[in-house]
Amino acid sequence: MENRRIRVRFAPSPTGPLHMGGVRTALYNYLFAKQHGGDFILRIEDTDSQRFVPGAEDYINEALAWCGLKVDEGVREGGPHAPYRQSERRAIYLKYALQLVESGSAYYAFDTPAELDALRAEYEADGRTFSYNYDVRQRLNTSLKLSDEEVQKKLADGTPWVIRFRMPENEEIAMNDLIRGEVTVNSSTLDDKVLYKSADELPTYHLANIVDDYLMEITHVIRGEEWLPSLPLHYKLYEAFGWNDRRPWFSHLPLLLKPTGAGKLSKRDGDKFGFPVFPLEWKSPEGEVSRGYREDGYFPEAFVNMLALLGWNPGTEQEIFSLEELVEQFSLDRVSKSGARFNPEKAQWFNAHYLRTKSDKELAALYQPILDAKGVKADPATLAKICGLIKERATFVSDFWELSAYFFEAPKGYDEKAVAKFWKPENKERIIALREVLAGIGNFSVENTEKTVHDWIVAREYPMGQVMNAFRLAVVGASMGPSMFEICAVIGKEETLRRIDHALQKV
RNA sequence: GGCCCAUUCGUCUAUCGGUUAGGACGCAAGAUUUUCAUUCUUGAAAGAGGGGUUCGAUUCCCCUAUGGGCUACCA
Repeated sequence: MENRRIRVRFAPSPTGPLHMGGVRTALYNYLFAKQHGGDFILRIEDTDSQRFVPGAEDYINEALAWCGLKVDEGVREGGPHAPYRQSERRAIYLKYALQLVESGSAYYAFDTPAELDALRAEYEADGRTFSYNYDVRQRLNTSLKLSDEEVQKKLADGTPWVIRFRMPENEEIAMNDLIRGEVTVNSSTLDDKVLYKSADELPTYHLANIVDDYLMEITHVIRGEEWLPSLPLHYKLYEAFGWNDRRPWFSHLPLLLKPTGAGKLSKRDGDKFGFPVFPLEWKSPEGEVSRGYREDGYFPEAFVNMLALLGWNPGTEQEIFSLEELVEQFSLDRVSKSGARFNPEKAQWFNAHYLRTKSDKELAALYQPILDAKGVKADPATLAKICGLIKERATFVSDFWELSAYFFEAPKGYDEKAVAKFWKPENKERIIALREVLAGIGNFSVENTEKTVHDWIVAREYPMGQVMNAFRLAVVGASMGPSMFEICAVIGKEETLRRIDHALQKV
């Protein structure tokens, strides 16, 4: 076991888009695998024919790709254990289910769902809890009670059946979880889970999962905490198959909780909390659209960084991590045990941080389509310059227009508060004078205008703040933005003078 | 109801028996700045409750409470 190559799998079922909790599970799997030089496998667990959602599998692939989580083996990538879609592996599972029946670890059950529902209702009416377990299985329609002839007859005449695991009575099952330590459960509290159903000739999660993890040589199972209750069953399955020496290590991750109210984050939460729960936008087959982090303007590195820290920390005060750094520093024993509520404001902070690390040129390329949509023209060099001037004020690229519109068009109005504060008669006079100073400057570079205007204000002994703010109001229309001389250099002398004239006339 | 897991500032978290309980986001104040923002400084803000164990518990154990998960021929 210790010498085996580390292999982990992310095994979602394609019942809809992946939500951020699922992405985090995938991320932790990926980080663990890469840190140990191992393999990250994507297996699609589509054994529930009822819940299949078209497009979900493509979504999963695209979401992982957007996050930069490269899959080593999977449906698209192929690999030595193909196929990686469980519905295409159906021929494999029956053999293993039968093997358990043969060895006495499992049995045929012929009860119909309707019969079981009725039985449950009966128990409930009595105030008892129904559990398909060691106690009741003897009284139900199973191969344990029926004679061999009766069983063979039912199988032959096509009576629907399922194979159930025969959970032993009163056995302490001690399990080990890399995050939680030892967990013990008494088998009497467990029921006989269905492993295989004749109706659709497919295994249930439990069987398919164990068989595939075994066949695919998975060494570590890292999954959500919702699976912890089925861990004893999985332990017993490994034992029943005689695979104990190949049983993987298990880690159950804490759940991501809804930001308000109760419960774990779910796919159905869509975007009702005012922030996305999905990495990418999702259009359901019914046409319903849910927001995605990508479409909301998040950088994948910000999303991944934020997600990594939701349930894990390095034990140092470092908070900014590239994917490579995460691979280096991640460890399962520093994953926390309790559920985490996601904080959208922190996610924005991460995005603002990553936005500032982008070059002006990169940001210009991202901004360009927004300008194109508005029909605004700008040359690449100027655009990069503008991006550099405003990026410290933005959280998303989508904030750029609001922060920089005045570079492209004259103000459409003037902020009332700023007018009241700075557009006083004496300032207006000063702006008239300033206009002439500016008109006299030949080269409208930042250095030139700054020196000339500063010297002029100082020489006249004008209050710097009053003059500069009135100047800003005339050119920008509000009290915002970078240095006035930077702005003037971008829009040019002619436009600067035109805006001053307009302001003097209109305000 | 039963079984399992968890519980430190509003949120994410550090602490592996002895700390002024640390950091981050957010919030507030101040400094810088021609404005806004950035940046910097400072501040408010936490061990669910009760029992043990111990010279000493946030830390170990038990109980209670609370939160969460599971309890399908779903995953």
